[in-house]
Amino acid sequence: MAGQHTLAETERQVSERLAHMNLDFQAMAVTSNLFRAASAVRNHLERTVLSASGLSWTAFVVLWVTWIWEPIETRQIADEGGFSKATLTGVLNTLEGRGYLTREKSKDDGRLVLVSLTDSGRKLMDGLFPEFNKQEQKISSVVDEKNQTLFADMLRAVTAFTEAQ
Amino acid sequence: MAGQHTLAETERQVSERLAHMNLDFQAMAVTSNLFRAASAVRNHLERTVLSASGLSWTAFVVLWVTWIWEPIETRQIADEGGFSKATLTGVLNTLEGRGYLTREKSKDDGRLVLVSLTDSGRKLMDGLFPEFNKQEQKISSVVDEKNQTLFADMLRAVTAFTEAQ
DNA sequence: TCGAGATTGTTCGGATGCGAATAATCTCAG
DNA sequence: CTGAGATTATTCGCATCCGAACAATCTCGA
Repeated sequence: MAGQHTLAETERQVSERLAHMNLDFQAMAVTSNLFRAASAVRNHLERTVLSASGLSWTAFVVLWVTWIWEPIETRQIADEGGFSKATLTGVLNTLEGRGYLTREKSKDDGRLVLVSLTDSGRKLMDGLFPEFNKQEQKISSVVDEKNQTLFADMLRAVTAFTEAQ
Repeated sequence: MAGQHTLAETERQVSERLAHMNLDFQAMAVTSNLFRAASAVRNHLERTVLSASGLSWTAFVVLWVTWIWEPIETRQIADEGGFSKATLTGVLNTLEGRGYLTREKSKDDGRLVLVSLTDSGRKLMDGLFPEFNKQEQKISSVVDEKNQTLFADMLRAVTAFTEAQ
């Protein structure tokens, strides 16, 4: 709920406070709203969908990526999820401890570890993801149907460019 | 950087794997690309701009919000930054310990704490933010100049709607 | 005036989160 | 065949992160 200041008020204060600095305010609005949006959506989904299952955002991402690609190498989970291998190790410990997934050494390459969902983990995602998607749909609906593709395309472009840097 | 799978490959695998579930894939693309973009941009800015000063993303956000609004109440910092009060307390301890800001009890309301930058903190932001904004500009430039406003508007709409839920 | 209820920042416990160091494993030129 | 270099998951230390419980402070109706 953006506290006492609306988004517009904040941006006005910013341009007033930094008027002398010759900055690109357009670019500033793009990135800062990108983070506000991501953070707001994440918090909302955590509260409305994930908290009931005791899942953190990252834990859910790990389960989701595994659900889509299993069996999957851990390095790829970290890659798809956008966090470090070190972080992943901890989250995998948590999720393995709760019985949602299993780790297994690769036969082809002894350095790799393959992750798969357990029946319990698969059942969890089968029940959870439709709920999750309903919220995604609600949120996306604030953008015109015909603009949603453009919206996703712009986000994809930002990702691709930034990761290539 | 997106690992072995391109964004397109990932989305194809997703729709194949979940084809039977009657989901809104358009909405899924919007939110998942929102997080990918935010995560990619954040990681990039941390590496290219923030790491040299030993600042975490959150620490930078705290300094930035304080820079714009000082003196500012802690609850507002947490609100603008999108994290909890508990998190903020820890980050404020870190930044206060490094001499970038100060805490001061409000005279009007004994429950409140007001945060201001020190000269050192202000100097840090004066030097850091133009650098930060240059990167923002680079990243935003992947979207057509004329579409940037629309882009920011859509992100704002997502934020406003989600926080109102 | 006063006290029940609301609000605020901190503390606490536990789960992320990361960079750097490490051990295990693989690759491939010589 | 072999060993130097590359790659991988884990470990380590430390800094976020959060929800819940807490103490201090404020509000406002009776």
